[in-house]
Amino acid sequence: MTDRYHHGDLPNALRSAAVDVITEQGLGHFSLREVARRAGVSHTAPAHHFGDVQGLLTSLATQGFDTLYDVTTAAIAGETDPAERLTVMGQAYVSLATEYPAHCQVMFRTDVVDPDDADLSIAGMRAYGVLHGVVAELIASEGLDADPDVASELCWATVQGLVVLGPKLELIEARTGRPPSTTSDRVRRLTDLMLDGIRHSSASDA
Amino acid sequence: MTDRYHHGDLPNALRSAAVDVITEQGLGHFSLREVARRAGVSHTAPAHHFGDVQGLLTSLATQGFDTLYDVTTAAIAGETDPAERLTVMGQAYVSLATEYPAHCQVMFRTDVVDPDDADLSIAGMRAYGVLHGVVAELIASEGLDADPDVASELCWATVQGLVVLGPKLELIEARTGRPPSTTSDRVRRLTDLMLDGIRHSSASDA
DNA sequence: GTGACAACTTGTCACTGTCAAGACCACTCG
DNA sequence: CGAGTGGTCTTGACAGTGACAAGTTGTCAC
Repeated sequence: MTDRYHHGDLPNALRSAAVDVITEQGLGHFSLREVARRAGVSHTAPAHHFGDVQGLLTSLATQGFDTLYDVTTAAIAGETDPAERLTVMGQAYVSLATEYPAHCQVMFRTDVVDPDDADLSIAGMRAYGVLHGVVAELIASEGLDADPDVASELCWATVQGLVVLGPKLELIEARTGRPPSTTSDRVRRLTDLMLDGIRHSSASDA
Repeated sequence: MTDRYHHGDLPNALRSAAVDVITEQGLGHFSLREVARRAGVSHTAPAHHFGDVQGLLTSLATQGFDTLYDVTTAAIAGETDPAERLTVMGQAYVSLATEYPAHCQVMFRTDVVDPDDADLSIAGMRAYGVLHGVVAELIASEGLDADPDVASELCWATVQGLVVLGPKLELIEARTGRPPSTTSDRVRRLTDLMLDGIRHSSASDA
């Protein structure tokens, strides 16, 4: 690879190197030159494929949403009970924080990612579609009154909040002398409470 | 001010300039030299007060949690109904995203902020204490079975998720042809659904 | 073989954060 | 009042950064 002029698969090598750099050093210490070094090319080679830093990070964010789609789709494929599908989908969502920390750091960062990128928008909507589908199916299968859009927003906000707050909640747990939770248990407890709300929704479908 | 050697209130001038820079350009384009320029001092002057970039951003994050404590405390001070206190507290929390965008961008960024900073930890726990207090009071006043810790986690995750997802939810709303929501209405809908869950919790206090 | 284009390198520049040394200022104490 | 001390700031320097422009290499179609 180092004795050929053309890399052969540079876009993917750069994305992979970017994931490693962000995972190890955090997004705040990201460096395009370090990524290029790890991919074994000159520091301006990424410009051809991604334009600038924003282009590369936007590509990573898109990959993040695609991954989210994949893991949530896979999680619910093994379940038939609608309530359990909601829980395993939530667990898959929150598992991104530990399994794909680099993508997680990038996905909602409108300060470094182009929010108007077409591929990114499509990937985001698609991922949201899984969540909305699971929620809507639950409501339909149990003949519930809750608004699927509102319930989906609650679910999404909750799991996304858990992605951000994970370490903080563990700290609070330790500080207040409670037994440590696994992420899965925490997600299950919260989706159970959400399910309670959705099943007993007092709102009309106005 | 520019004709005296000593600035007189440099730490606050730097924090204020940092807020402006982050608000205008996003955290991803933060520059310590730009902050120093705006404060009218040399580019290394901030080092004496904050050490390095991490120190300044950590100070901002701490300020963010203190502000969160202030706005949530103020919001609930005008309410006596426990359920309404939860909603207005949620609205106050989410309003940080528009009223204090710079602080919001910094508060949970463990890649650029020192998560072990003592002042930051204290401020974070204190802000969480407001939320937990409101939830616990609600549960006690209505004689509910829900676990206050679990319910607090749900509330916190939800409002924090809304802070991150705000623009995305507006986009989805527009894409699916639904009428636009104000943030306050959205928060109210979600806290209503959470309240439904808390009031009908199927979990025991194990 | 030639021309066009994609993919990459090299050279350069302004800007960045940090380090170290120096300068300025305010206060205390003899 | 003057010296000493310590806090506060400036200056100078350096390695590293992203982006721009020009140049080089390689592949493919004709």
